[in-house]
Amino acid sequence: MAQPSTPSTSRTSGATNRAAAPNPRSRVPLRDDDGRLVRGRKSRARIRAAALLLFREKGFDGATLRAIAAEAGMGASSIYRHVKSKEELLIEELADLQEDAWTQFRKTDDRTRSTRDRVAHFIDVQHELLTRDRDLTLIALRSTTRPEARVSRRVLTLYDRTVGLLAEILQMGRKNKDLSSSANVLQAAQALFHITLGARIAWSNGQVSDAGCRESIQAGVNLMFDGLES
Amino acid sequence: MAQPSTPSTSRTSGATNRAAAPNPRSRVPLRDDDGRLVRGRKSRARIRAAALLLFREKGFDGATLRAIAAEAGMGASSIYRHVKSKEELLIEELADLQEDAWTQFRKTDDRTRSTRDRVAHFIDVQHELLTRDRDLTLIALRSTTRPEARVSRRVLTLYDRTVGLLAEILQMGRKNKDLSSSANVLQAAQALFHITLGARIAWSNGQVSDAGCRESIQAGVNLMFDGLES
DNA sequence: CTAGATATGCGATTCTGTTCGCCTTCACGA
DNA sequence: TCGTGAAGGCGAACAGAATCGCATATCTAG
Repeated sequence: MAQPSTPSTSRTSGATNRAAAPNPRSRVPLRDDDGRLVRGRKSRARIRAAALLLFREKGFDGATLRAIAAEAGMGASSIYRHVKSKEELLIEELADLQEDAWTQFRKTDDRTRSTRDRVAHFIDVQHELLTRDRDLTLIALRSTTRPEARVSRRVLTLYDRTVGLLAEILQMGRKNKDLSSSANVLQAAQALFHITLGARIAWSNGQVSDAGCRESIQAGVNLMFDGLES
Repeated sequence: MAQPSTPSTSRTSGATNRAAAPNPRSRVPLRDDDGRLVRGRKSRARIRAAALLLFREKGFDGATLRAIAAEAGMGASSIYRHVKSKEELLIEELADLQEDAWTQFRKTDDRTRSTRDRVAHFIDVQHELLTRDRDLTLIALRSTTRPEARVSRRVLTLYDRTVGLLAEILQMGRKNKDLSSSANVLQAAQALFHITLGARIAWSNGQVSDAGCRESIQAGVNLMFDGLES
């Protein structure tokens, strides 16, 4: 399930047209953007910048909401006019990074290479970006463990899209007879994704080094292609 | 910092002999158990029972520490004499369940069967127990995302042991020429574990049904053995 | 028995994310 | 020009986990 149709309308879109759903509050906007939202957008940008700064400086849990608010030049409660929870602040960064990763993959992808190489490359690009900040992996994960669902849904959607892209690559490989025709590409994509996710969990906890994480992922990919029995 | 020498000596030990490190506080016990700890153990048992009850009744987040304390017949702050955090209460359950799963696997394991079957069986037993309670998976996961490390370490240790047991099975299979001799059993075990973990994350979030989760895991295991290319 | 050490317990307090009620600003339509 | 309604902001307040300081109970050593 989970229709991946809506590609999250990435916040990075130019501020031109009357956005379909420009406000983050649950209230349904009864009117289109009449210009007042400019101020709001500025605040939102300030909040995001402040959050990013403090997250990097003190980590997610170390960065108090009150501190973030102070840095952004407003009261703590005001933040909730723009964001539904503290975690959402980090999730926005995650979403952007993911978007970047996908874009960069598309730019550097070489379809003439083997499916295995393409998959490895895809995972590599993603890994590169997502492991820039330890907290990112950690909080993304943590947010999937919240019952509130509103934030976790967002992360899970990102996961879904990643799996989808992986599946696309695999599907192409199957067409090219690069893979066994009996392979279920979606399940394989999920497995691959879970392998990378698990490795990153270990990494973000300091269980393994960056190199170890990468190696673990590569080994997993290779195992996935070769199989344990062959 | 923090002498990790005391390996927590699993609470499940019979109350007979003077335990080496029977108390969970960070203070190093200067004296052996002189009997006073019996009262303490009783309190601890009451707390655990209360926690278990309320977790099942209201879920992890729904069960207030004060409520747990009340149920256990003490003040909220007193709980911290026995436990370092609320999460630890759930982790104890997880540890016990894991222990159960491993024991049960050992009892029902049949070494004459194929490695693939044994692995599937191992994962199945574990899955059966761990998916009894949604919160368990969720909170175990969440606790690995805490910077405090003291709780997360515990969960990660459980994970490590699971991987270790899987690796043992695989190692045996490799000896029996059941698996390719070039296979790195530890990496394979990790990959397998991550696949199950990822599937359970999806399940605990309601992304997939119980059946879907199980199917996803089985597919992952089979893929792992067969390989995508063969 | 006394002194000391240790384990257990409690109420008050702190810290933090989040909510609430109220106010200001501002675009729009009559 | 005024009323309306929404966006944005604020300080107070709330809830829940965790901490602190102090009190009590239980044992050992002398």
